[in-house]
Amino acid sequence: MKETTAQQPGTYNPQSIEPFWQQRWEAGNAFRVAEDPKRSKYYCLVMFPYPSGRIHMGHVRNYVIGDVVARYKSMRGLNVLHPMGWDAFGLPAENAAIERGVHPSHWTDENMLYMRTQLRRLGLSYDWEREVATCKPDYYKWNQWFFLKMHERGLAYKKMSAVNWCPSCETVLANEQVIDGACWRCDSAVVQKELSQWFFKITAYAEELLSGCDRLSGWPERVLTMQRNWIGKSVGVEADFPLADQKNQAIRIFTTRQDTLFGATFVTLAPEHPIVEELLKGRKNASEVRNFIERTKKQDKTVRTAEGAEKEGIFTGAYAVNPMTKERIPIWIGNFVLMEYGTGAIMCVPAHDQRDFEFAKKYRIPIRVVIQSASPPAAGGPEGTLQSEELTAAYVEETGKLVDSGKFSGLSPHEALEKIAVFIESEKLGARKVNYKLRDWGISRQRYWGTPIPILYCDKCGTVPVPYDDLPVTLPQDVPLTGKGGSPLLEDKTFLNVKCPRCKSPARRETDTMDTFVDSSWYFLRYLSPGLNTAPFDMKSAAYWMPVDQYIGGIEHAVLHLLYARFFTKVVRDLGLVKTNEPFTNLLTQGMVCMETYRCEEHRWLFPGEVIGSEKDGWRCPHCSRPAMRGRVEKMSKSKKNIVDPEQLIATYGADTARLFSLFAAPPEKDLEWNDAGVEGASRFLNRVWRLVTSHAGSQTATGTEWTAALRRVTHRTIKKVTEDLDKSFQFNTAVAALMEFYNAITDWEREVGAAQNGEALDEAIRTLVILLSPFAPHIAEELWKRLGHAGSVFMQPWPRWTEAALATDEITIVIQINGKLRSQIRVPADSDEKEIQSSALADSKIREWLKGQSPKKVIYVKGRLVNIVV
RNA sequence: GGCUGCCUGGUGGAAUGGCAGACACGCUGGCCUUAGAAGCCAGUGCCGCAAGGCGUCCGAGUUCAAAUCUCGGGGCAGCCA
Repeated sequence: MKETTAQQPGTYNPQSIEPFWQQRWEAGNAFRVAEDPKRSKYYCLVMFPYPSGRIHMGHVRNYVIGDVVARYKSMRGLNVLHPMGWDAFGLPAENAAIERGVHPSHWTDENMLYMRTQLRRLGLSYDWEREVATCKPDYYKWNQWFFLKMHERGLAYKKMSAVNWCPSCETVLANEQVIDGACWRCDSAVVQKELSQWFFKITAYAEELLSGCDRLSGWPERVLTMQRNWIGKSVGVEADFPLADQKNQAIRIFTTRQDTLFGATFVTLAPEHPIVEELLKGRKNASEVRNFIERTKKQDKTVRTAEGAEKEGIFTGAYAVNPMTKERIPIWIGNFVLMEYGTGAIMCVPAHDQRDFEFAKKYRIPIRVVIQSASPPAAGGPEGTLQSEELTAAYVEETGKLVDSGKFSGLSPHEALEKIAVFIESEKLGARKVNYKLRDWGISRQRYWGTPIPILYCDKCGTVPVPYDDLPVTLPQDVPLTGKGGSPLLEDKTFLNVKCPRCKSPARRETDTMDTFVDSSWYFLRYLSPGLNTAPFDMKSAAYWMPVDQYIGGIEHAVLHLLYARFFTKVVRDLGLVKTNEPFTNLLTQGMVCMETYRCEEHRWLFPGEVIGSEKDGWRCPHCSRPAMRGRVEKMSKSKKNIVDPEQLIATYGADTARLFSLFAAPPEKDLEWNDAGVEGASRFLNRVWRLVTSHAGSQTATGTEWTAALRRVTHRTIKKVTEDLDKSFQFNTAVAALMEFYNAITDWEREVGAAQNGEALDEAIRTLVILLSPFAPHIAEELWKRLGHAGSVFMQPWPRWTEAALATDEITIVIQINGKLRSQIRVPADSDEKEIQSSALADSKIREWLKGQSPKKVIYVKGRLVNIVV
């Protein structure tokens, strides 16, 4: 390509300048980076996409935000790493194979190829040399390597476990992939199934993952809250409730409210609790109880324990002894108790726990008040009058006094928590215990398109890890994919049947593949040395680049991906490979891209563009002319037809316009409502800038110093505003607004001053406008920079600095209020002191009129801003 | 039910104790044009001819001063149960 562009002078034509500059950047390796110990590094990471086929507006927003950050930090002199890759394993590839007979690897490769060109068209400053794709053996080999390292350390283990099973996807789902009892992908009802599964022991890091939240000051508070909730730490005691008829056996319960132990009037077991069968031996109602248990086990756990759900239970016929009161209390089985949490058994205190209260009322179990309400009572009437027989709800406040609690009566619940815990330990009734809601991470998937788990089962040696030298265990190519039954890998006999590496006798391979969240838990490390074939990443590179300075992605990953990545980082640290405790110093969670929806009763969802009519006259369906309902503004999705195709947008307006609008329309963390008219606005702005800059002839002799100072003031004010918006909290929308104001000010200035007065100040303004615009709209900025006569890239320019001297004015405006209401304004010399300003304020004619001779009670002066006169 | 966040013109949004509505969209009028598109200029929170009054979901409070801080209520969203 020649040095000139195909651009006609005069008109802004993004379709010709954008490809030109994209090729220039690529040919010049403009964004390739290497470690440079002499420079400060900045690792800017965006969440890599699943190669679904085409990019969508959510991707555009995500990657444009990342690109502005990367380009800006680079112009500030930092050595910026800005990589891109593909989260390339996953179900859609397999579904495409089932539906259309395309091999998943082929389908994925095609998608990556297409999406890569789409991303290039956005002008994103990636170092493509570092591209990774998680479905390639040179990547997933290291998933297997990490698995073996974790297996050695007991952090990867296998256990039988009731798992969530989606009958439609025919796969196991993690708890977090089940939303309201339904599959997160396809919405089918989830059922329970027992399978032998591989797990990562994330619970070993529960405490560190929790306490680490307190130090992640660069993360949004709501993400940290979600992670804390998810980890769900509770501090309490485990205590033994002996069986009434077999004193040598006991049921161990977990509670956080040991202060209410004296009020425990029954015990409830999870249906899966191992002691249940023993309790039922020889009882008349045993078969009835077994029926209940079978029925409950089929229910989804999140449904059966949901607060709104009906609490169901059945009496076993057996009794336990309350260790404090020595009373016989009945043992029940309840659907709301889970074997996975605590000990799978709870003590029930209906007077002081709402769930126990509802259960006791339903099944007529005694209720006993052991905490008497404090003053003023938040529930249950006047002070100290709670009556066990009259309660309408549990008293759950932690204020009040213990009653009917032996030697603990009279204590506050807070004191009792401690004293009863001490008592339990000294009497050997149990022990203090910390529990977490966080479960170990089940990584087994009965799917083809994922990382094979590097394990063999030998008849003689049992479970044998694949030797490191044999990695990677590669996915066989020709496996029939039908979408039915268990793992497709079971069908491939050459994959399945191998020799044991230890004893050479026949063995079979593990056929489960790994959850794709494993792939994304460490990809940010692979970018650092993507070609390395001796280790997952180079330790020296990691020491330079880690941690990620800025991570950018959707809020939907607040718990899953972000928690797993934190866990992996800690494991990798304990393997001695990195020094950082946390992978991501700062996190920006961008909002969703939304658009209005329309719906016709007969033809269902309609494309917003095809609807006929107007807001005033009502919308109508283009197919049947019946009224169309305007629905909510919702996240763009194919099913609701409220999508904008980025490719179409770029073809019409160019990438710079698409970039500018998605930055300008809303602050990054808020949802962005797409709006075609707003896109027009962004496009118009770039056209105006184009005309202003291309028609600027270059400096003439500078004259008129006060005009010069006025323009310089605007220029430097804009530098300051844009810089602070980018540094402070990535307020791209107000930064773009400042650039629009800057443009308006320059053209106003030109109109007033006239061409004869143009000079260095105008040159500076226009030069600065182009540089400040460049991270947001890089192509037009490069082209204009060249047309201004500069040789190199605008991105080689240092970010402009403002000088306080240029911001200074001779006069300032002071607002005058009377009783807090705006009444007048005065112009005063900038160096006036408070006395001078007060007397000019009181001397102002409008103010004198308002005061009508009243003398001010008090005068408040806010430096350089306002005077408030109180009368 | 609990926790967290949000609620500002016709619209997206700006202002984080100090001029409410920057910037943009939309709308109105004008210029240019054979006409249109584009572009340019002016106006645009509400009431009012004006002076002025009212106005940031509702109600109270703190303050010389509240969109901003506190309390109560309502609505929406997310997470947890």
